[in-house]
Amino acid sequence: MTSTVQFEHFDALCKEAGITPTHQRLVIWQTLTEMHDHPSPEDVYRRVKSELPTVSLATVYKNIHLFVDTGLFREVSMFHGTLRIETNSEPHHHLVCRKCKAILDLDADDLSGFPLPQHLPEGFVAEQLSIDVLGLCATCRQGKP
Amino acid sequence: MTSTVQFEHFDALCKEAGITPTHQRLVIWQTLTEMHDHPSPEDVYRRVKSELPTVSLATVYKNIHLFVDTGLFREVSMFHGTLRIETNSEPHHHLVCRKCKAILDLDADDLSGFPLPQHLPEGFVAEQLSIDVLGLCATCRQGKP
DNA sequence: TTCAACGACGATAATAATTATCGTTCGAGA
DNA sequence: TCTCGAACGATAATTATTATCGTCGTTGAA
Repeated sequence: MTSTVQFEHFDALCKEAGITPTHQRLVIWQTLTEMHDHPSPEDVYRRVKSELPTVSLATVYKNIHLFVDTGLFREVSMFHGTLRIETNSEPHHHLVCRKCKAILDLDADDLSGFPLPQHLPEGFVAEQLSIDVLGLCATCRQGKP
Repeated sequence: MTSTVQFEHFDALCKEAGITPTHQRLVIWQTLTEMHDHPSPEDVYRRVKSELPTVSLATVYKNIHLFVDTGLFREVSMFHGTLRIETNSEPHHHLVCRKCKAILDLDADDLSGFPLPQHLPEGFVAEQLSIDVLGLCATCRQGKP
C-alpha cells in the first residue's frame, strides 16, 4: 500500500544518499521495510515480484547492494553463506544458532552500555558494534545434547 | 614439520571429537594452526597441497566443516561472501573494514568485561559472544572521506 | 514542454564458491 | 590379517552472485 507520505520519505532518502528514486527502488525499499526479519535477496525478489511481476533478480541484487552501500539498510551475513539484510532499524544485536543458523534479534537493552573500544590500530575509525551471541536454539538442543 | 608431540595432540583431539584421525586431516589441521589469520578454504588448499600434492579441494572443504562442527576451529564469515576460518585461538574479537572487508584481530582486553545477556528467548543457550567493530581502515579512509 | 545524455532496468550469460556423487582406498577392530 | 564402513580424490552439479548489453526511463537544459 503505497502512500504519498512513504513515497516522499523515500524520495528524501534517495536525495540524501545521492541516488535516483526509481519505481523499482521504491518497491524494493518498501518491501524491505515491511519485512521484519533477515531476508535473503531471493526472499526479497519473491515478494517484490508479486507487486512488480517484471522485476529482475539482478535488479534486486543491485539495489540491495546500493541500499547497503549508501546506508539505507545494513548487511547481516554472519554464519550464512548467503547475503542477509537487516530490516529491523531499532538498535539491537543478534542471537545466532550455530546449528540451524537461525538469527534472532536481541534488544539493545540486553547488551547496552558497551563502549566502543579504545586501542584500535593506527588509522582505523570505528563506526558501530555488531554483537552476536552464539549458541543453540531450543529446537536444536533437542537433537544433540 | 610434523613432530610426534603434535601428532599425539591431534590424535587426542580427534578422539575427543569422535572423528577418525587421518593423514589428510592431520595436515589440514596443522596447516590451520600454523596460519595466524582468517584464511579461505582456497588459501588452505594451496598450502596443504604443497605438502600433500594429491589432496582434493573437496577434502579440504569437508574437513574444514568437520573441524568447525566439532569445535576444533571456528568460522568467521562476517561480511564476506566466502567462508573464513579463525585460526587465532586466543580470545579476541574483530575489526572489520566495511569497504575492503579486511579483518583484523582485536585483543579481548580491549572489549573485556562484557557480560553474556540475561534476557534470552526461551530455551536458547548462549555459548559465546562474537563482537565485530565495524568501521573504515586507514587505507580506505583515504579514498572516500 | 521537449529532448539529449546518462543511469537504471531486464534478460541472460558468466563466474565463483560450495556441495554432491561415486568409484577407489584406507584405517580400526575382529 | 581381513572385513566393513568411513574417508578420499576426481569431477559433475548446484547455488549464489555478478557482468554484459541492448533498451527504457528520469532528469536537467533549452
